[in-house]
Amino acid sequence: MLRVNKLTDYAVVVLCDLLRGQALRSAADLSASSGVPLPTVAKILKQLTKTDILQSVRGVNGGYGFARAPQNISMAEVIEALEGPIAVTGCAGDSGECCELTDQCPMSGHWTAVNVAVRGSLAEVRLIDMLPEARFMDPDDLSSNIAARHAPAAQQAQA
Amino acid sequence: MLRVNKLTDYAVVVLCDLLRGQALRSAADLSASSGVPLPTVAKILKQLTKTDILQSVRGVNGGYGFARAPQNISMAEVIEALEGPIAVTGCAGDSGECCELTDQCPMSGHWTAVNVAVRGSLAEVRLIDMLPEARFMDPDDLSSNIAARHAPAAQQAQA
DNA sequence: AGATACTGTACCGTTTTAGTCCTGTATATG
DNA sequence: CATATACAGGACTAAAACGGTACAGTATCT
Repeated sequence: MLRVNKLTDYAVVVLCDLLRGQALRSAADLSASSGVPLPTVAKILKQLTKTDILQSVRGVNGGYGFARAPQNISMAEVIEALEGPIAVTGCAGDSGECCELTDQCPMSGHWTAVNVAVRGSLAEVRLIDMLPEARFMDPDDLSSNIAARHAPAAQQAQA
Repeated sequence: MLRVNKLTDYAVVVLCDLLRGQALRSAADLSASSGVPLPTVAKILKQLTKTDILQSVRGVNGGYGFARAPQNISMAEVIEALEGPIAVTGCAGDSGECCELTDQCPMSGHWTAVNVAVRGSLAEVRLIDMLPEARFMDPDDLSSNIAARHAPAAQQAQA
């Protein structure tokens, strides 16, 4: 096990879908093309917008898009956006909450080594590594984040 | 999140306790000295015995001990013993079970990169790294697994 | 003004997890 | 040989986390 939430799993599916299409996609659109239920997609997108992975545009013709170049987004960021700080055990976590054995617990904080190791390895896996086709796509296409699309000077091939 | 079971957490506490004391300790003994409830300790020890991390000796004066030199036991092994194969998501896991979106799911098997990365980092963290004192302990003491203790020629200082 | 689409919160059913108990088996000791 | 000790294995129950849904609100374009 040591597994991520189902929500995180779906998030990667949705993000890869977003990676593939237009720069700005509505939640309903992403739900239809990814097969993930709309309420779930909405939940995921909202969560990802709180961090600097996605940006949202409200109103008619609004939607979600990458807040920055997707090549620079790591799996560690995605997982942390959905599940909070990567802490393998509560003891070593952010919150001071420790198990009830604090007195005798000889390893308070020693899970840190594990956390650092895991987080480090996740930081090296990029989001686009999850999408096989992306490796062969035009770099210009991949960098289609909101900023690039909305910039006046940007050449908008498919927008 | 991305957290391990509480059971795995306790397992490390118990294992470190075992690392510190006699080569052969009963479940009740380990429960008393670690503070973890006996039924839980028993569950953990039984699980760890199924792999080649611990060995058990039945009957009076029986108990549990390391099946091999604890220096060579990695956190990846401990976690896998308690939680099964390290698979961050079901899709990439061992069992063929995939999500319901198999048709459209473009990333069947691409979590593998994540799994490999995480497992690799966990394999490099050793169990004794979790126990600060262990680094300063006599290597002979640390290698006190059952085989060494029960070997006729072995000098048994504290057994 | 109205339609579209994101925002935030609160709720409930399901699933997973933690913890406990019971019966069985093996071994050392008196 | 009988008994006490200690592990083996499985089943069961209560609690917590998670996934999914719904609803009321806000912003923006046409």
